[in-house]
Amino acid sequence: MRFDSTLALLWGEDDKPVGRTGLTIADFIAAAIAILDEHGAAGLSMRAVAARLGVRTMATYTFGNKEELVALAVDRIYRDLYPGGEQLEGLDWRRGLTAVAHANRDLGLAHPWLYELQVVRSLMGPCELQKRDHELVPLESTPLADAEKDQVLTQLLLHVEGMTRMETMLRRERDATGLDDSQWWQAIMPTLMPVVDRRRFPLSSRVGLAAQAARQGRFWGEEAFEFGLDRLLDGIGVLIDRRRAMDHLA
Amino acid sequence: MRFDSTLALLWGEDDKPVGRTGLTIADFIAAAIAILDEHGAAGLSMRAVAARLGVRTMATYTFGNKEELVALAVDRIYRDLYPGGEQLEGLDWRRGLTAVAHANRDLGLAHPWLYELQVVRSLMGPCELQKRDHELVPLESTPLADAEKDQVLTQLLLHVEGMTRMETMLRRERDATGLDDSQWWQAIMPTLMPVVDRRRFPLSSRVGLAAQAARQGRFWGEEAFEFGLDRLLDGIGVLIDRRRAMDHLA
DNA sequence: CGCTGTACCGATACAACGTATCGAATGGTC
DNA sequence: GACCATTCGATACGTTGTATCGGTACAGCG
Repeated sequence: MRFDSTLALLWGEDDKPVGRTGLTIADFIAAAIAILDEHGAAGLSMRAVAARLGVRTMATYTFGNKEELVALAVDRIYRDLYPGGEQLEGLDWRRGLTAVAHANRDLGLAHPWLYELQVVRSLMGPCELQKRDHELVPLESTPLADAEKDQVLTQLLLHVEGMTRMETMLRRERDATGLDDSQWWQAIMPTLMPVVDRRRFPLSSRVGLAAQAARQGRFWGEEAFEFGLDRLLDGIGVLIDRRRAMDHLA
Repeated sequence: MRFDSTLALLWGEDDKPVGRTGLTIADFIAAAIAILDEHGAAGLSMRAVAARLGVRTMATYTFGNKEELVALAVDRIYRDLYPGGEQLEGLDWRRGLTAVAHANRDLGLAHPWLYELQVVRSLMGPCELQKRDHELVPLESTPLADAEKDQVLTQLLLHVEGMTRMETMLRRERDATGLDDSQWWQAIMPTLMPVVDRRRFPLSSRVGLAAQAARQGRFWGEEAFEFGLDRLLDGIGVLIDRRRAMDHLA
C-alpha cells in the first residue's frame, strides 16, 4: 500500500500526458470506468485497459498499478454525485438525508462495480471529501454532536451500500442465469420440497412465503430500500428528539 | 449455476466417503474452513484444499467445484450460531434482536471470510434455514405483519453485515500494513496537508476531526456497531408502537 | 544540430488461479 | 475373475497482475 503515491495521484493533475503514448491519466480513468460499467469489476484487467486505449499492456503501468487505477476511478465517480452541489441546502434533516440516500443508491445502481471491488478505507480523494462535505449539510441543523453526525452519516451510507449491493448482485445473477425471482423459486422447489421438512422451519417457511406473496413477483430492492430507510430515519429522529429535549432542559 | 446439485449437497449426507481417497465431504468442508480461517478468502484454492488433505488437486473435484465447496462451508458455519437453539426464547423483541445482532457479529468476527466471498442469494441450506427460523422468534410477539418481520430481520442482518465487513476489512488492513488508525493518519497527513485546502471542506474536516477525537485511538467497530444498532432498534420500535396503536384503535 | 542519459514501453516470463482433458488405476458387481 | 463406470494423477490451457530486460524515443544540453 503506497498511500502517498495514491494520494498524490488523487490530488494531482490528471489531464497532462504521461509517457510517450500521449495519453493522460484522465484517459486511463475513463477507460477503466467504461470497462467497469460494461463488464463489471471482474472484467477490469490491465490488459483490457491497454487494449481499449490501443496501447500495450505495460503502458498502463506508467503512473501506477491496478490498485491505484481503481482508487482513481472510484473517486472520479463521486464527482458526479452532487453536480450542482447545492441540492441539499435548505432541506430539513430528514428530507436532506433522504436525498443523500437516494443519490448514493442511484450512483450504486448506475455503477454496480462500486460494491464489487472492495474498497476498504476511505480513499481521501478530493471528490470523496467533497461528497462527504455535502452530505453533512443536512445534519448541521440538528442538535447532534459532531461525532454523532459522523456516525449517523456513516450508518446511512452503510445502509445504502448494503441494500444496493444486494440489489445489484441479485440483478447481475438474474441477468446471468436468465431466471427472475419467481423462476428461481420454481427451479429449486422440485429439489427442495422432498428434502425439507417444513415442520422443522415453521417460522421461516411461513414468513418467507408471506414475504414472497407480498412482493407479488416484483424485484427485490426498491421497497426494501425504502422500508429500511424509513426505519433508520425514524431511529435517528428518536435520537434527535432526545437531544432536543435535553437541550430544552438545560 | 447448478442449483440442484448444490442443494443436493447441502441437504445430503456429508459423512460418507466419496471417491477412493476415503475422505468425506465433511473432511473437505473442514479443510476449506480451516484454510479460510487462517488465510482468508484469497487463500482458499482447490490446490490448497488438496494439499491440506494430502491428495492431489483433482481429487477435490470428486463431488463438485469451488463454488459448491464455498456454499457448503458457509452453511456449515451457520450451524454453530445458536448451538443450543433456545437462547432467543422468552426475550422481548428488543433483547432478542440485540442477541441476534451480536451473535451474527461474533460469527463474522470469528470468520471474516464470510463477508469477503460474495454470496449473493440465500443458499437455502439446512443450517441457514434453521438460523433464520431462530432469528424470527423474537419478532413473533410483535404486532408486525409477516412480510414486515421479514424486512426487519433482513435489515438487521444487513446492518450487522455492513458494520462487521467494514470492521474486519479495517482489521485485516491494519494487520497487513502494521499501521493502526492513528498511525495511518500520521502516515498520510504529510502528503495530504499541503494539498488539501480545508476551507473547501469545512464540514467534513471539522466533523472528521471531532469523530477521531471522540474515538481516542480506539479501534473503529464496536462502538459504531452499538450506536447503529440502537438507532435501528429505535426505528423498529417506532413501527411496532405504531402498529400497536392501530391494533388498539381497531 | 548532435550527443547523452533517463524514462518509458514492447516482449516475454513467472507464479497463481479454476478446471478441462486424457489415460491409467481402482473398486463394485455379476 | 472379468467387466466397466468412476475416480484420480499428470498435464495443459487460458486468465490474472506484474517483474524483468532490453531497446528506443525524447529532453536537456553543448
